[in-house]
Amino acid sequence: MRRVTIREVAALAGVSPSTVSRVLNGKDAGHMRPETKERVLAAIEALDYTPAKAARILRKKKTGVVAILLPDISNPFFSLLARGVASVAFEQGLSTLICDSDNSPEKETQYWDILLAEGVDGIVFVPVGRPNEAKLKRLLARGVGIVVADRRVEGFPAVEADNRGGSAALAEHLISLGYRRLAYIAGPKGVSTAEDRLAGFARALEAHGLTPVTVRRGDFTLRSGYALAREVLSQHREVDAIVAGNDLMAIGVLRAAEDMGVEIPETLGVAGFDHVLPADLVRPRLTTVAVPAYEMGREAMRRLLEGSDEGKVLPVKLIAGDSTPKRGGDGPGKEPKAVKSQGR
Amino acid sequence: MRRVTIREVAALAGVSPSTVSRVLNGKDAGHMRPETKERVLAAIEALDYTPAKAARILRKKKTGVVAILLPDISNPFFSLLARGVASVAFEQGLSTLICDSDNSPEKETQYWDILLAEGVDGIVFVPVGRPNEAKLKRLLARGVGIVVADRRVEGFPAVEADNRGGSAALAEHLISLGYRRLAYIAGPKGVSTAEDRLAGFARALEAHGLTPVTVRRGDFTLRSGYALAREVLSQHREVDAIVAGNDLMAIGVLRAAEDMGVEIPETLGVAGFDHVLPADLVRPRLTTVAVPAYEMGREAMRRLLEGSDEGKVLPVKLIAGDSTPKRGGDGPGKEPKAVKSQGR
DNA sequence: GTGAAAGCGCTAACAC
DNA sequence: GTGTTAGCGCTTTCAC
Repeated sequence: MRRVTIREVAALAGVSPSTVSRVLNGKDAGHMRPETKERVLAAIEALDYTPAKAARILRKKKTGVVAILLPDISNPFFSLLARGVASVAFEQGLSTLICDSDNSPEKETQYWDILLAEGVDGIVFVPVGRPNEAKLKRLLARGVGIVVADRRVEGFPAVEADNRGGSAALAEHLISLGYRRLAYIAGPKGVSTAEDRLAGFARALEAHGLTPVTVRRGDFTLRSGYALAREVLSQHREVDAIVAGNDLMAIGVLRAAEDMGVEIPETLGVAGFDHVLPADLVRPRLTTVAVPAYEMGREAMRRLLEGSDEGKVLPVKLIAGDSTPKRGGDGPGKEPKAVKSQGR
Repeated sequence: MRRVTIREVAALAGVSPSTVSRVLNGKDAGHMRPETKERVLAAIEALDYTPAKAARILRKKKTGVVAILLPDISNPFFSLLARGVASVAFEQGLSTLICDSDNSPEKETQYWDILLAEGVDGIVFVPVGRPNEAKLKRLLARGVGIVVADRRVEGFPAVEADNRGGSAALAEHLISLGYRRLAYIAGPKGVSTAEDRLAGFARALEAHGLTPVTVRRGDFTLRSGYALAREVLSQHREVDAIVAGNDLMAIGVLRAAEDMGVEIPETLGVAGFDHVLPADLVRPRLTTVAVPAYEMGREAMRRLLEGSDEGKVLPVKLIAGDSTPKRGGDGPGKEPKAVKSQGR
């Protein structure tokens, strides 16, 4: 019935509670007589002692729990990010609470309260949209560390990818391949990731005297990519490539094209952004921009631990896939099918 | 940075910490001046105070967390049971930790250690097989309440279903419908649920001078039901019904029959046990025995809270489905197809 | 190198 | 009805 305490261990080992505590916390580096330590260890073993977590937390004012609050754990990008966060936390002996706001700002706000009550030591935060500022301030006032990942939030350190640059590079790539009539399916308004990618894309086109045929707004889900691609394909038959704000939506584009009998990549080029899906999941292999999601998670967690308040922009990498072959009559060998299909 | 404490709330409200504590814990029933309570509430609100969980736990020697340790959360029976447990816990303001031992006695044993370290207040336990007694004793010695659910374990209170009676009733039902050459696919050896159902079944047959054509051992998964049904159907072509130890295995039987071109229910009757799947999940509707899984979870949790050390057997109910139609020539109307098929 | 003592923030007797 | 007091089990200065 009764719990074994540090005092009993100390008594059995013939030392003071402080000494036991030192052993427990690895604060015995060099300065402790090996035999003392051994006696303590033996006593712990003999009594089957487990330190009372609550007492520790109360004393240290740390729970040893960090959280990652994200919009959608079923999105592979976020799950990879979460794994990165958890890996660094684990290395530090911390537990990670994964909280899925389910793309709902309300749920997100609720989670702030829960996390506050749980007394988490820090939070890696991927906001749904514009987060509830009042709640954020409350957390900050409590001394909870917050690092934003993947997206930017005013006044918080953010670890993000070079979305603008990556998107511009992707656009350049498509133009160099001969694509001219490009449609863009962007992510949600107000999400920095989506805005940056759109902006980089538009800027690159502009530099070549081009403008997107059309720009639509999705929500980074496969479903929305599918729906918007159907719209684009039926309303703008001249489009020669659709660029999506992430890979999930790009896959939605592939599915829509398939269902509408549009051949990919012969008739329509498709590109995405993220490159976190298993390489062979879809065919043709998607042209995309690789974002280091796992490393982003790790970096965010590191900054949380350091208490750093500076952001970081991680480099991205263009991945040329089969979903955007060279277009137009200037290629070697036979006339690409793409040309035939322009009358679609 | 600093945490608001109960003292500050007390000071602002012009009362003592105990009074604040009383309000916090709802121990003000009747005996507290309403205006006092109101002042306290106002102070809590004003300071945005949240009680420190760790201090509470330390003082009360309760974590407010209970666990359910089960073999397979993907088994609908267990997930329903878990929901029952969690629902009662929630009503009492407790959190429920769901631990999946993944049908592995080793994992199960590991979980005992984890739960011990977590300091859970109680455990609803659905053992994989014969549990590790040494570990169980350790937990008990720590004063952790344990209630076994669905299965029996020597020396612990168990909430279970009337498996023996239900299974006997099922067998009686099949015999009354004209089935005579019955095969039985049982659950794992040493699991009381499996043994009781098999025993009830065999006893009922015996009472009619019958014996099972064959008895096999599965592990309550759809997969094992499938594999064993294939064996039975190829080795014992005379069987006119297969009874499985649970619905999941019964569905495996349906799939096996399907793949082998055996018509159900015309050629072969099939019955299961549990009745926790969505009613229309499979066709034909399965003859089975309804076990109140959710209520079983609730009852187990209630006993855990009461600290009761008595077990309980819950009643079950025979569900006559389409998977075991009346068999033989004595039915009204046209000759059942089943008769034709006896030559299989 | 190790011990003594002072709390972390809360609740539960026990006073009044 | 409400306040006072004494810890829950641990870590951490500060002595020695």
